[in-house]
Amino acid sequence: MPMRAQQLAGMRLFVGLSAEALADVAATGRVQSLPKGTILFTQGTAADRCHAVIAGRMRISQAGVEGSQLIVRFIGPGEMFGTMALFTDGRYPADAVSLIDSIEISWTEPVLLELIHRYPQIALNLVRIAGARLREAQERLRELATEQVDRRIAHMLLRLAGPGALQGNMDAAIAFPLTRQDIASMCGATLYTASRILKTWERAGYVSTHHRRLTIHQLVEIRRIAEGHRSQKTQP
Amino acid sequence: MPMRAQQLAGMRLFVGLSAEALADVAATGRVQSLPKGTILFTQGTAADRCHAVIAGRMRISQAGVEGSQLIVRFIGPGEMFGTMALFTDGRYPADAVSLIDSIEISWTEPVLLELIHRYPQIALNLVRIAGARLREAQERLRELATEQVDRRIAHMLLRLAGPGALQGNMDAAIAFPLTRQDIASMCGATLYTASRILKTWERAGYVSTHHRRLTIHQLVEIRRIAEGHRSQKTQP
DNA sequence: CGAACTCTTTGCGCCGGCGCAAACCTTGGC
DNA sequence: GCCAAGGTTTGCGCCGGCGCAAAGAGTTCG
Repeated sequence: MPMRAQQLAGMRLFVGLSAEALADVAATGRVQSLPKGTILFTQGTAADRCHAVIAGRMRISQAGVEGSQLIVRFIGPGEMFGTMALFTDGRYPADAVSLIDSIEISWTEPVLLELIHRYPQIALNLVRIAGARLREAQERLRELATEQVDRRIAHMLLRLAGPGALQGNMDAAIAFPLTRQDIASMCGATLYTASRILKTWERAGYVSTHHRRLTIHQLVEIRRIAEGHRSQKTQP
Repeated sequence: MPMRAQQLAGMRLFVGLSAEALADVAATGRVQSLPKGTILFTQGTAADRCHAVIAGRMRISQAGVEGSQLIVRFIGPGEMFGTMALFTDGRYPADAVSLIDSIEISWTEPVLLELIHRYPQIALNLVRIAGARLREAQERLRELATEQVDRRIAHMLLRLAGPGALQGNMDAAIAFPLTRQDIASMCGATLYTASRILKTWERAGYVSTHHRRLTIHQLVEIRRIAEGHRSQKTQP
């Protein structure tokens, strides 16, 4: 409990706030625990709160009219979600489910607005976060429009494995469980195609999966595929 | 010249500002005329200004490593662009070109921050704009991931024809010139596929093009295709 | 008003990825 | 540690859309 304000300090949404401000923020939020598989909200529901993950992992996904699904993003500790809804039409544009046992903190809309009023820095932080996500979304759009499935999956794995996966050469693990279907739904592919590609990489020793958790063993190879250098298909 | 403050009042970025505030905003901006084809900025360049269109139309596009292009959006009067760059890594993430003769107004970063400081409402407006775009981007992502090319093109045409295209039944025109390549680059398709689909619709009398400007004559049909009710292919 | 340019159309062949079905394997619950 | 449930793999056939090439408009200049 006394940890709370300190944890908030690490959130991008509250960067630059004083200790008192953080205490204020912490005091006005509601903490909730979300056992694995909890549906926190669904697409189209009225949005009355904005959320942030303290521990665990949420899956944010958007459904099309006829069942098609796209996973928009995974939310980990310190990241917020369901916030843009408050500033647009007041309805959540996606579903939120906890992938593993998780803890979240949330603020009602009036409270958040009041906090912004009291600490304008929060508004700027919000712009920064939205800007970063917008940029990421546009990059994904370009990928989806112009790149092949294997490249998109490679990119996605690198992104999910965290910033470390961009330089190092050690094994990089994705810290939460993912099904083939999840991976497919993130990349705009089918379960079958995702399975075939990942199995190929597994046979080649590039990656492995245990308990739905994926580890990249050959970062160099995955990076090479992500950058579009074709795999060995064309070699004898 | 004296019109400027009034024009700014219509911009979403300056909603809720007083007349004096608008005059302040207008006075600190720089107005520039951009003949057709002017490249205002390119991807990767350092971003020192944020922009808004007063008249005309800009095309914002993102290039991949090997020449692939995605058109992110078209910017019309009253809309802003090149703004998120100031709040992320300070580099423009895309190219901006004027499609027709245009006029823009822009503010330097320090000036914009000063304005936000003086009129915090601007920060909230920024969050709203970014939120709306983020939502749109995510919807496009889902479309791109799960829908076929003809549906995506139909959707895009409806979006470009403006809000009126969603209800009315009159002809809806897209107010600026578009090549087949442009349409393809917005939808993640190839020039050839876009041409084939549009020609089919033209033959059926759903749309027509003159001087690169497209008009939808059968909104009902285009809406039907966008919603996924298959065309007559399967009928005898 | 006509010439040059750019954009558009279309035939043709090909292939990446989809999607079903069925067997197989892993995983989590008890 | 066992068993049921759920996730994964893989063969096979198919098709939407790509991509080249070359001819055919439409558009924009001088």
